[in-house]
Amino acid sequence: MATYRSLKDLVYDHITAEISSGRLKPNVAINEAAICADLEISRTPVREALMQLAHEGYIDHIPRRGFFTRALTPERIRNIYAIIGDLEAMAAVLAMGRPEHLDLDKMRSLATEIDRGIEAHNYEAYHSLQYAFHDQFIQASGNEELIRLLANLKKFLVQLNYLRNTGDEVIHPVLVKMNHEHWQIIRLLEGGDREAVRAFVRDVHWSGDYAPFHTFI
Amino acid sequence: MATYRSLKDLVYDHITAEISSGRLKPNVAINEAAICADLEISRTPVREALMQLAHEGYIDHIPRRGFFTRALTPERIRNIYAIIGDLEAMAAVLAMGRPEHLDLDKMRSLATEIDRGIEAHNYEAYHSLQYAFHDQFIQASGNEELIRLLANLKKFLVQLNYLRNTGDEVIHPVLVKMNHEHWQIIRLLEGGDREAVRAFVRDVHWSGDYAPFHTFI
DNA sequence: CGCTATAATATTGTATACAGATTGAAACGG
DNA sequence: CCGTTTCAATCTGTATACAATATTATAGCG
Repeated sequence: MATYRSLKDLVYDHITAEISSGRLKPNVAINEAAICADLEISRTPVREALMQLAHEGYIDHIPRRGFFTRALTPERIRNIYAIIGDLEAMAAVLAMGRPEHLDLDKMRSLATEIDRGIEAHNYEAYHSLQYAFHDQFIQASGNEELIRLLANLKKFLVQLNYLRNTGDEVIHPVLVKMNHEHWQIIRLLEGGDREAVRAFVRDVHWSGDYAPFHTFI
Repeated sequence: MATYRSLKDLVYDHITAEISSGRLKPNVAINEAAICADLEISRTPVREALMQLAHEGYIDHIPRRGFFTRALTPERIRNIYAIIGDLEAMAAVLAMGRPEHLDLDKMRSLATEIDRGIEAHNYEAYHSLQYAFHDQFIQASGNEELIRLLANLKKFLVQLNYLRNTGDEVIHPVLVKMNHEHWQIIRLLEGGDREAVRAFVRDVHWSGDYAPFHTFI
């Protein structure tokens, strides 16, 4: 089965949760021994997870000094958004060149399902549906390296979900607007104008203006 | 000093060298114990390096099965080129919005130095000069995440250097053409047309047509 | 009282040890 | 002869041990 999880993976999730929940404050030393005691495991898998997190940019690693949490500042969030927007735009354009792999009907049904959830003010499934929507054209791009890269970049942001318990009156109109953009993406993909698709995905959908909400993706 | 290197780093270089030199064939299991014996160190740093390589995509990691070399197929090279081209184009556009950080004079002097090396058929410094040239506008972009990402992506390709001992009569005209493009990039940056810069960097300079040579970057 | 030097403590990087999983080969049955 | 089962050898994932380095606390001195 593919459901084997090593202790490293467990630690990985534990630490990202500690960081995104705010229990681990930014710019502070991470104590390996504390995590070991916490999870009742040895240092080996803890260090493996820390090194992976450091390599991904979640935390810093200073040789012979240890691991330190990093602040996910608004600037870094904007930076990552800009990169994701650029690469998703690229993926969308590539997907247009492989129409046999691009399932617009599937995208329409996903957008419809998202609409239903929004109308019912039920945002439970929003995250995974939105991810699936974007994944349609990302997978269709056929660029395996791009697919992997986008998945890694998005890991940074998803965590924020749990932080923002904004009121429904704020969230709802944002989600409505976003799914309108999803429909617009479908129309543009149908239209066949590559630069229009690129510009819209990059500069509109991932504009970053509502980055704090976009973290739902 | 910043010149501390852990054993992990040593192993990292050792394995990438083994792969790029062809001593480690593609799609074959990597024997941890062999590397330990080879370098006369323990498994801990070896595994650290292997996990980092796996995370970067150089090699595969199958839980409880081990690490396996991957083929850097022409398709993967093209994929990575397309991504680098897209992101460098983005960096160049961002740099145009921060003229105070973009040192065109430095870029001109680097391009001049590259020209000199090409004229003398001396390609020793070509790699680092070219890297420095691109790094001018990448750094000027101000997007730290983008800077890190591009550095990681380029690590994939630089290794190929040592593989290709193509004859001078093939290499020389390619390098000439490439540095012409560098000058063109400078002119376009001066011109101020962002979309022209983006399209040129992405679709011309990183077209991938001469990807096998572009690995000099 | 503040600063430097030195000793005690904590932490990192690496080595070694061990249990469980995987692989491969021999033994067995159809 | 081919497929299955069993068992030994190998390898991975994790735990523990230890030496080198960094940090903190203490003592000495101006």
